[in-house]
Amino acid sequence: MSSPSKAAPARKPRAGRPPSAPLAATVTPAQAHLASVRGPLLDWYDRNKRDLPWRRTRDSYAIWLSEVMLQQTQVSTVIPYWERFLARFPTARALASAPLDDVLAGWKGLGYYSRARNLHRAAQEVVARFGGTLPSTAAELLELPGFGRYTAGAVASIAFGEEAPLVDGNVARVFSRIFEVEGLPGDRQREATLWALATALVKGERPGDFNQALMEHGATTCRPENPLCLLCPVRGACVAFRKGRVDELPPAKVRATPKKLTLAVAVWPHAGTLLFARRADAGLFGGLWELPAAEIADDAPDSEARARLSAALGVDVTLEGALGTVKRQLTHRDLSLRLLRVSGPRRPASTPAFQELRWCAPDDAEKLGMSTAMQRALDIALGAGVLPGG
DNA sequence: CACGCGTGGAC
DNA sequence: TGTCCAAGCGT
Repeated sequence: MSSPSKAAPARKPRAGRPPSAPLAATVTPAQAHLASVRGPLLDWYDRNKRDLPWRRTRDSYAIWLSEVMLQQTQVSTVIPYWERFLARFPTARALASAPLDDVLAGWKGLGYYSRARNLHRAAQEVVARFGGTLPSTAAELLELPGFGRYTAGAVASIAFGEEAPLVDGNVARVFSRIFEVEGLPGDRQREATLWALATALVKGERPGDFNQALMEHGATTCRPENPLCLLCPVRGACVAFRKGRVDELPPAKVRATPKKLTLAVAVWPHAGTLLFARRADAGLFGGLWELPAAEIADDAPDSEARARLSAALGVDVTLEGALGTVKRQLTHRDLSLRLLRVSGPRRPASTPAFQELRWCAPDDAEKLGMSTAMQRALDIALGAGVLPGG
């Protein structure tokens, strides 16, 4: 439970006015600008924060889990995952002792699966080195897998009350506008300025709530498009608002065009099961299960797809028919899965191309960690009736 | 430092 | 339908 507000809401000076008299002697205009932001934002947060499930707990593990899931992922997507995952792995110790396959299955559909692998490894380290409880400082947290500067600051401040700064996409946008920070995302000078601002501002009462106030403000009011400046608690301090530059700060990041990736996917039924393979740990969908897949040229004929799958499986498979194509847009990949029903002279148990092969009935496949793209491919294959009674 | 890494929501 | 993008991290 978040601590109730005890802070008297600070009065913000009106836009363009010098700092008030009691501060003027020892406080620079820059410091006064900072002070005019902290109090109003914290006060606004107390009145307007959303009732999110991880704001109802003080369990550092639960808060940690929320921060990892929220990386590059929207709140509404995370909520059901967080609740299910926490019910299944209620403590760091429970998570640490679970098989990685179970952890990846719990992450199924959430994306960026290395987060789950790092979370699992970090839980094991926490058990081995810290008796199952997270260390309480950002500096220590930063040593654990999956903790970068942001997540270390978030967990240290929110779960442990450390005056640890954080900068995420929201905070970068909020600061860029209020303090007119120039530069493209990734620019070294820009990042340094943002972190310096975060470091200065977090000092004071309730650092965790203040950090959340910054992010909440960015997510709901100081939005990328159509920001709600008329409802903004720090409008009077916002340089971009005063100068009419809200829409141009921060500059949008330049995105690379997604590369095309086409995979031939083997749908190989046998005795009520299909053949599954586990992908390599690194790279796209690392460590997840799939219907065995091999990269092909986008315009490759089925004969070439058959050859690629035969090589990957170490068995000369026969093409029994095409079942369609699954197309998915990833951030940096334009993914096509060409589903090919195959059969073979024998059933492979292991191959060089895959870490592990397994024949699974549909019910067992439910429990495997799998990407959404592959889940869709599986649904299509089953819908096409490749298994009797399926 | 640039790139690889997923997904679903918003418009 | 297309496009952008959201509470980043690892290499």
